[in-house]
Order: sequence, then C-alpha cells, then structure tokens
Amino acid sequence: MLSLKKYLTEGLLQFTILLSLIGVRVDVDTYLTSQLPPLREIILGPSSAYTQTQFHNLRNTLDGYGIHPKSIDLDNYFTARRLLSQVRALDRFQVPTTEVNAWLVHRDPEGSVSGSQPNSGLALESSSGLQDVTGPDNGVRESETEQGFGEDLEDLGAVAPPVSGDLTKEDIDLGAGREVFDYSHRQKEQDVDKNLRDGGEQEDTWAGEGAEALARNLLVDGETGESFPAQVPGGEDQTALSLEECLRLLEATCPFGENAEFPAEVASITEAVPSESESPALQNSLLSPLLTGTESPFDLEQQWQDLMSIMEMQAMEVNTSTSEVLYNAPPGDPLSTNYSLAPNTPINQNVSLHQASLGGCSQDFSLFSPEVESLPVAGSSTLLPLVPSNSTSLNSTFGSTNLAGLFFPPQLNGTANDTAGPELPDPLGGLLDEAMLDEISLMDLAIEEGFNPVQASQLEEEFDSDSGLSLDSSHSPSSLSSSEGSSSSSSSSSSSSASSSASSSSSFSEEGAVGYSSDSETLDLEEAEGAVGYQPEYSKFCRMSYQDPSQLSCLPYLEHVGHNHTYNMAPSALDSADLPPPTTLKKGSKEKQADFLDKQMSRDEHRARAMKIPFTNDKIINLPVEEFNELLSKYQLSEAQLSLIRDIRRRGKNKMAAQNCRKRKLDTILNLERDVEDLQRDKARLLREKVEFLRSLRQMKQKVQSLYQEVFGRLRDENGRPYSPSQYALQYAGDGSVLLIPRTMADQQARRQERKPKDRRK
DNA sequence: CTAAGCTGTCATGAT
DNA sequence: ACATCATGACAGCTT
Repeated sequence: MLSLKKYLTEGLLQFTILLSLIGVRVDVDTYLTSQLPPLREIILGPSSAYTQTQFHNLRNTLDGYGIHPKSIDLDNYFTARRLLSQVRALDRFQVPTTEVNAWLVHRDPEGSVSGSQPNSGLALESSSGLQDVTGPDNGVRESETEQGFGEDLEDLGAVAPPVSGDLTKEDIDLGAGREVFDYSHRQKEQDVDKNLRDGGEQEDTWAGEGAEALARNLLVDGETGESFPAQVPGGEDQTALSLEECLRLLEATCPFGENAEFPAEVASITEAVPSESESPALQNSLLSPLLTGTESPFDLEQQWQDLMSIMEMQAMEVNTSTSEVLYNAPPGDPLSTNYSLAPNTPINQNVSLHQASLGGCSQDFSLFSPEVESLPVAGSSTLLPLVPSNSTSLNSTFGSTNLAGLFFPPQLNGTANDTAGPELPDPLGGLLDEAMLDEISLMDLAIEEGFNPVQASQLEEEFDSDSGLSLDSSHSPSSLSSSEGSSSSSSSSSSSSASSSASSSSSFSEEGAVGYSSDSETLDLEEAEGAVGYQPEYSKFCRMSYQDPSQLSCLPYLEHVGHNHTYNMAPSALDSADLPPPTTLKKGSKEKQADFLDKQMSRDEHRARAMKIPFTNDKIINLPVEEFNELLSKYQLSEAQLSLIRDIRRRGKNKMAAQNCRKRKLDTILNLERDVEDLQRDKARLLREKVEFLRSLRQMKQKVQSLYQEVFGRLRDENGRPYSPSQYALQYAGDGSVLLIPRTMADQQARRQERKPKDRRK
C-alpha cells in the first residue's frame, strides 16, 4: 500500500506540476533550451519517456517493471522539485480561460516554446518521426524568434502545408483518432496502434473493455464523482481513490517529503529523453518551400479560429460558473463546457479546420496548415508508430475535460473533424471569410512592412508616426487652406478627430486670427488705396461713367450692378471699357500701379467707388451691425448707395461664408480620409495582435499537451505500471484538482458536455 | 478650344 | 422680423 501510495503521490505530484505549469505558465522553454536534455527530450518527444509505452520501456530497461519508486529517478528530483516549487507558487490549478489569458499576456519566448510545441504531444516516441516533426518546427521556431513578422507568419502557416502533403494514411488516421469527440473512432485507432506497437497490453478494443467501461460509467455516470471509483474495476478503482486522497494531501500540504523520490524519477525520465530536434535542418529544407507562399493565410486562419475559440471559452466560463464535482465536473468545468460546445468552440473549429486540411479540401484546409501541419502532422506521423495509445488516450482525456481542445492542435483532434467539421462552417463561415480577408490584408501589410511579432510595438509606433505623417499630409491641405486665408470655422472639422486636432487647431488659430487671407489682403490694399489712391481711383472711375456720382448718371449702372448676375457683366464691361484706355496707353508707373490696384479690386469695390461710397468695403462687410448702422447714419447716402452698400455687405459676408463652407467641406473630406487611414492602421495592428495572441495560445496549448503527456506518463498504479492512455485519462475538476479516471467515463462526460452546449445554443 | 478647378454670387433654409 | 450663417447651384474666370 505504501508503495502504491507513493506511486500515486508521484503521479499526482507530477500531474499537479503539470497543472501548475499550465496555469502558471512554466518556462518550458527554459527546460528545453537550457542544458536539461532529459526534460527537453521528454517534452519534445523523441524520448520514450514521453509516451507511456516508451516510459514504460524505459523503466523496464532501467529498473525493471516492479522497480521501487524511490530507486527509480532520484536524478530527476531536482527537476521535479523545481516544477513543484512552481506548482506551489500557484494556488491552484485552474484551466479556465483566465489562465489562458495570462499566458497570452506573458508569452514565453517563441523559440523555446515553439520547439516544444510541435512535437509535444505527438512526436515523442519515434525517433524518426520525432526528427521529422521536431526538426521543422525547431528550425522554424528558432528562425522565428529573431525573424520578422513575415517569418512568424510563415512559421505559423508554413509548416502545415508540407506536412499535410506528406501525411500518410497513418497520419490521417491518427488525426482522426485524436479527435476528441469521436471517442470510439479514436479508441479503435488507438487500439490498433497499440496492438501494433505495445502488443495491446492493456488496450482492449473499444467494443471490448471500452464498452464495459462505458457501461460502468453509465451506472456511475453519476452526477456524483464519488461513486466513480466503485465503477472502476479493481485496482483501477483503488487507484482512483488513492489519487483523490493524494490530491487532497497535495492540496493540503503539498510537501515534498515523501514525494522526494518521485521527483527523482521524473528527473531520470527527463534525462532519458533524447534531444528534441535531430533533423531540423532537413525539416526546414523540406518545408521551407511550402512555407513561404501560403503559410501566412493558413496560419491566420488557424489563429483566427483559435481566437474565436478563446472567446467562446470565456463566454462559456461565464455561463458555467457553477462548480462541479470532479468526476461529474465536466459540466462545471469550463474546459469541459467548452468541450461540449465543441462544434462552435475553438476546439471544434480547430478540428474541423484540421479535417479540412487533412481532406485536402479547400482554402480552409490550406489555411490551417500552419498549426496543424507543424504539430499534428508531425505528431501523427511519429505517433502512429510509437504512441498510438498515448495519443488517443490523451485526446480522449482532453476531450473529456475540454483541455483536449486546448492541448491538442486541430490535427490532434482530427477525428472530431468528422463530427464537428460540418457544423463549424455554419457559425464561423462568415466570420472566417471576413477574418480571412482581414488577415490576408493584414498579412499583406505585415509583409509589406516586414514587421515582426516581436516588433509589433515598434510597428505600432511606426504606425503612429505614420499617422503623424498622414496628419502632416492632412496638415498640408489645411495649411493650404489657411494660406488661402479663409477663416474657416475649422472648429467643426477639427473637433471630428482628436488626431486631427493638432493640425486643425493650428490651422484654426491661424484662420481665426487672419480670417480669409484673400480678404485681408484685399482689405489691406483697399485701405492703402483708401488712404492714398481711393479718391483718384474713384475719380478715374467716375470719369467714365462719371459726372455726378450722386446723380442718376450712375444710377442706371448701379442698378445694373445691383442685379444679380447681370450686373457682373455690365460693370466689368464698363470697367474694362473705361479703365484700360486711359491707364495703359499713356501713363507711366503710376498708371500701371493704378491699373494693378484696379485689377486687384473686386467688382463690389469698383462699384463702391463708382457710387462714391465714403467707406471701404471692408468696413461695409466686417463691421458689426450696430457699428455698420452707425456708419450709415453718419452719412447721407442715396438709396442707390445704400442699396449697393447692403448688397456689398451681403455679398461680402456670403463670400466669406462660401469660403468657410468650402474650407469646411475640404477639411471634412481630409478628416474622413485621415480617419480611414487611421482605421486601416488600427485594423492592421489589431490583426497583428490577433496573430500574436493566437500564436501564443497555440504555444500554450502545446505546452499543456506536452505537460499532460509527461504527467500522465509518470503516473503509476500500485504495481508500478504506467496507466494506459487508452484506458485512463486525467481530468481537471472545477476546484482545481486533477483526477485520474477511466477513459470511458471521461469520454462519457465529454459527450455529455457536448450535448449541453449544443442544446443551449439551439 | 475644352475641361477642370477656383471663386464669387444667388437662393434658400436654418439659426 | 431681422441678421447672419450654411450650403447647393450657377456662372465666370483662370489654368
């Protein structure tokens, strides 16, 4: 019993560590990158440690089957201890989205993560498979870290296509088997694989033991997890119970004391694991061609789906706030809930996408390729030979807990495609299409700009600066307008956008101060004239029409002018007729000056002169009503003069109004143009961020997957034998604890969860 | 000579 | 009721 307890404790501890890692965000990278070959190997997969079978074999090799836990892996003690410390740091494991979000925020260096990701779940066992799988990823990832955004994109999308193309039947099968939803399908595949590799020690066909287990589960089915152990046959039941106890103990104390032995075991395992990437270069070379072209779209698609899934998960969490028992927990468990939602959930999406890719179908498929290919494909290829049972078991377990969705890339969940695939398109189709377009555009932008994920912030800044440039451009127009001298009421336009405020404000102030420059200029000229040359001009004017300004001789003309359009022609004709002859022909510079001034004068000014109006048009137009009335009252003016003055004032004001109106119009257009540009930048930025988030999410999923496998692989029953992934699965309870339950039960719960969400949605 | 743009003006409605 | 503003529509002028 003691030994059993130790084993259980070990397993629990490991699992706890895993969970903590998941929740806390362990630095897998550190382990991987750092000089800890063993762990790295374990995570990355080539090593036997990763897979249950492998681990088992390893144990046999090292210590033999019944080896005592303590003797096994003292080496790993430190590693385990480190993990444990991290775990302790975490209060409790919580799979919920919150955790996921945290990951997103604290994204680990891509290089390290990426290295683990692709391989994590799948590729562990077969060296060749591992090489294939890991090689590409590693190469890509590494390059990714330092490379630009485009490369990231490539990384995301690039890997998939090649892999898909290379996928063998086995791969496809694995993908299908992986699917969380279709458990039976998975099981069968798993069984087959196991039989081939492990000799099907514990694995029974789904129909066989699985059916029984299912039946038991049904009995237990229970809403209460407690009953569960009883359902499990013999040792399994005990195991489950013991696990529960262990969990409690862990939660209560989480001491290392007894567990010390077990950590050591972990360490040994880690060491045993081979280096992750043996043939990265080869992989890269193979993949590189594919990656370049279509990767980005694929990746984007995938990420988009991931994002969708995250959002859904969050929503689900909110909905399913109620806590649930560990065994029955599925409904309460956010993950499980999500899982149930599968079709709509990210997981489902992934699955469907994955399938599409596998099927070699349409664009969707191609889109997904990046993730799918990178992880799932590689994993599948490797897994088929090596870890059939593990992969399937993992899938099933994850599926039950929703974690599957998180952990497993679309490919892993591949089998789900069959079921979920069809459903996905409907809800997501439109969005996806849009998203795809956006993403594509984003990609274009990204490519054009060549920004890296790492450089996202920089890019944003650049964008800001760009916006500044745009502002400048906008400024130029505004400045032009200001130069034009209109006193545009830019206030309205400026108010439209804060960004524009700077430019608009500047223009505004100028405008406000100056008013229409043209007007001011004219005014200046006029005033100058008024001081010096007004009379001369006037006389000159009057010569033509002359005689008595006050008399009727001018009136006809004035009347003519007074009329709307007709007057324009008449006066101008008069002016032209009158002025040119005297001035141009015989007079010198003075004449020319006068002529120039005349030309500068507006029609109304000419008219005013013709009418001998005693004050400037500027005053007529710009004086306040009161002052204007006073001014008029000071002079005794004829009706014609008064009429002309009113018309001049009216036209002058209308002229300014028109100028303001046009300026406003122009500003509005410019602001709209700038707004469009800003929105486009924001859109591009958001898309980049989305890509980043999706990438980090994927990495986290991979981490979780690898951790799950690692923990599960270290679990031992009372006999010191590893648990069969096909028969057992780790399930996360709402309270943060982790349970080892029969796969049948897990599957059942998963199905239940699936139904609920669907119903709810409908 | 024509087209396009700019500007001034008018008519009209809103403030 | 009046003054002013805003704006569409026109027409003339300039390029």
